[in-house]
Amino acid sequence: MRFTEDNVSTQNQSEHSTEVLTPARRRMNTTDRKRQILDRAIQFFAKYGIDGQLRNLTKELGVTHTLLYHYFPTKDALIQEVYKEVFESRWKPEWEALLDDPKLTPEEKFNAFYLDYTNTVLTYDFVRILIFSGLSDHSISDRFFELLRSRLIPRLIRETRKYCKQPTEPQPTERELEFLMGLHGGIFYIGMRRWIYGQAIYAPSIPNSEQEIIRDRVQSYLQSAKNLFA
Amino acid sequence: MRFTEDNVSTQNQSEHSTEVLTPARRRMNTTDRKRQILDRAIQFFAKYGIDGQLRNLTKELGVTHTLLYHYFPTKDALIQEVYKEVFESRWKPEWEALLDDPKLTPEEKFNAFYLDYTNTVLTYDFVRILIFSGLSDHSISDRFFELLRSRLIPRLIRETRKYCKQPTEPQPTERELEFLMGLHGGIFYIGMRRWIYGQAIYAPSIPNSEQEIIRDRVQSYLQSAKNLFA
DNA sequence: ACCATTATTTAACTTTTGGTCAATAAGTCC
DNA sequence: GGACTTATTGACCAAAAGTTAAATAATGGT
Repeated sequence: MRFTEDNVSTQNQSEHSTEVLTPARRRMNTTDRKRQILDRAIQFFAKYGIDGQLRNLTKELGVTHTLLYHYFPTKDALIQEVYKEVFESRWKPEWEALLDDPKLTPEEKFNAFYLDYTNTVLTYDFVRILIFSGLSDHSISDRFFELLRSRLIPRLIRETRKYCKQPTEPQPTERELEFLMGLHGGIFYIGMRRWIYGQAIYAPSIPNSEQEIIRDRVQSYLQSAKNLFA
Repeated sequence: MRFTEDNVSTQNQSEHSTEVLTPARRRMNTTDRKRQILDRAIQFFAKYGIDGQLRNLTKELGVTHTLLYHYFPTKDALIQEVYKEVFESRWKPEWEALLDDPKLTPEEKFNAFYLDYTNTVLTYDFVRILIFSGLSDHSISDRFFELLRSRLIPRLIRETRKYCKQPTEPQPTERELEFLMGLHGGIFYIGMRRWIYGQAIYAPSIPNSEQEIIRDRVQSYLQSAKNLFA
């Protein structure tokens, strides 16, 4: 007996797949299916949290929930892969190169970095999964912030000092770090409002508003740093 | 306080067959017990999220989970009371009076307000429950931000303009609002780092560090507002 | 066209968990 | 001490949700 899974609606089979979705029980090759499950799981867990139920997840995919166990040994293993995927796919090594680029001024670096950071990191999936992780086991949030702390913050501090015409001392002071976290947190809060609290950003009507918002804040940060630390 | 809430005895020692002991089954009067349950539920749901299990919650209290149903009709009702309690106990009407005080300068108001806001709102229970709510049904986060939007933000904008020696126009511009949200979000991020990501704040060794952190940021905000908007 | 492989489903098991209810006993009042 | 109220418990239920194993059928190779 073949049912016609009418879960047509569930999915815009975005896959390249040429076949018109027809009968039941289409077989996908392992890698494609696994990819598909993982992608959907990211959206799913971002929306419902890691307590979301597998049966609901697979319903969105148009398969039975037991199929998951063909690709992942356990729910927790799936979640760990979701974490890993989200985490690794969003961190851009280019950021470090950007911040090291000798042809850019500190202000240009800050603006370019935070604009790209906003577009890359402050997405629905990433912000929510990062926070779900932070609320429970910290499994990505710790790794993410470790990268932030070791790769980005030292560079941002260095550029701040350069802007302030200050010597690049060995260690950043706590005051400097905390002041930088003010900027950083203010920007992350954009994602919070949008994806956690469901608020629209305050400047929806202005074109390129994101860019201008960041520019204002970066300029404020650098200028004030000069006043505070120079 | 007639009864000590120390219920450790009820748990571990019940197995020790030495003597009868187990003061088992102490009765509390309704209001005290309800208060006790609610207080514990706040901590509990803040820690584990609203998916935390009632049996675990009541185990912490040293009672069976069915006792909950003597005080709350359903789990959801309990959660709603937790929300209400947390929400209503943290919002301070005095903030509005503070920001309206004619004897204070804008800078003093910002500093005093955000220092108190930090100590009142940026607590473990509140931050986490606010975010749990935001991630799921928005039931407190919406209410909380509505208060913020209607009661506080207009006053903060007004004080910003006063500081900038600008006329108090009818409507704040989106740019002004967004710039203020930069400050606000940066401060909220202190609570995020602390209670969601489990990070220590960057300035733990400095006494009154919180106050100084806020002072730096407020001064930066106001000074930059003058540059941007005046 | 057949066969072997394996993606997928069906059925079933187990544990968890919110919830009900009758029975028990701690406190109070006389 | 006895009766009465009711806070508290223990046994139990049903649905939810993770997991397993066997049966089914789509696909590719020959």
